[in-house]
Amino acid sequence: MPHKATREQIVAAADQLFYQQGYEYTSFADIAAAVSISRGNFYYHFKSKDDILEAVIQLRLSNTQAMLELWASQGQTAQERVRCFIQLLIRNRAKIALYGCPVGTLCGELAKLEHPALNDANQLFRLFRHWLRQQFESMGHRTQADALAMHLLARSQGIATLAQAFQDQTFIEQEAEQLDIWLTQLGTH
Amino acid sequence: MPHKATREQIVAAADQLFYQQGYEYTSFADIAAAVSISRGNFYYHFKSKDDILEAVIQLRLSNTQAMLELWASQGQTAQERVRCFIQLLIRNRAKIALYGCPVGTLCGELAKLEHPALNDANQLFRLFRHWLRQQFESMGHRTQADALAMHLLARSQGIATLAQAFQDQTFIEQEAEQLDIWLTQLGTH
DNA sequence: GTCTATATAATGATAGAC
DNA sequence: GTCTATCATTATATAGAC
Repeated sequence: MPHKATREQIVAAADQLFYQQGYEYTSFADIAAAVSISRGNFYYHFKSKDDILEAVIQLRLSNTQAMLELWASQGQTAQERVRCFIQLLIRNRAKIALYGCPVGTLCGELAKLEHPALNDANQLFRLFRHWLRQQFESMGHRTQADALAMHLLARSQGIATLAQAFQDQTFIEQEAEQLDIWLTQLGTH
Repeated sequence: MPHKATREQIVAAADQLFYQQGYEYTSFADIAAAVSISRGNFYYHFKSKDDILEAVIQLRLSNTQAMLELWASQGQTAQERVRCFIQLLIRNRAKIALYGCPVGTLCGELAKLEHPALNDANQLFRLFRHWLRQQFESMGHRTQADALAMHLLARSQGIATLAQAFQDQTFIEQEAEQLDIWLTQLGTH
């Protein structure tokens, strides 16, 4: 494998550490140790910690966009495509029980810090919201599509929050099943 | 016992600041400024910052317990009592849009910090969970009562998370109405 | 590009005067 | 009980050698 650019390694390590420890609690020393570079070398690639946060958010936006496009191509029906979203909860249940949802916990932290990057971070939510709304429109729920998208997002966020608080993966599985039922009933209306 | 109020003032100020800014981000200087005492005076009343966190959690546990007992005495039926819980979302919608749910955001932060106090903090969730379970049992949902309690908790957490991320109070009102409908349908089964 | 060394500010925490 | 003064540590960030 070719040597990955240092800048990308920093962003990848920060992405992971911001998720696991939170933005505020993660220090340059933590990231430096993960990438095996010196603290001083950071400022060749980024001008501040906020700058790294911006890069992490952009990386997540890019990854999310790619994932949504993949789901759009994988599912035959809109219902199957929405099921990809629900399946993501189950697939990531171990990490969710430890660190919560990467989107929800980041937005929550940035809101409390009154950090200006909140408006970039919640763009992650907007990507999911817009994509889900399209699927619900495809299912015939024209007027309620956005409300349904927000509802599903909220349901998944709540599942992640309680799973993390109780450190319980199985709750995710139980509630994901309820979401499946909810989605099925939505398709028969 | 002169100036006994100081300790309580510290806990009250920390309670508010931990909610608004988060535990990690709130410094002794912040709390000291709110109470108008010196930083050094802190350590007469508490031996560490973790100690203040413990006191804050105990205060919240005590307040929550009192609120649940009040709800238990106010509602004629179990359904009315659960409605008190839903109404709390609406009543606190302005603060929730700014700071999220005080229980969910604290547990989420402590989980990421791997803070030992997480097990005390999520006792707040357990209080609500147990109280809600009792109400659902009262409604005749004997076997599913705990699952219903967890479901309602998750729903409210998700509402708070999205309301905070989008800084949108009206979403809380919309989803609370959905919860009301859900609760009504639950009573007719 | 990466390093060491350092500047500067803030943190949690302690000691001792009053 | 409260204060001032101070400690050790850590944080982000900068300067300059190589």
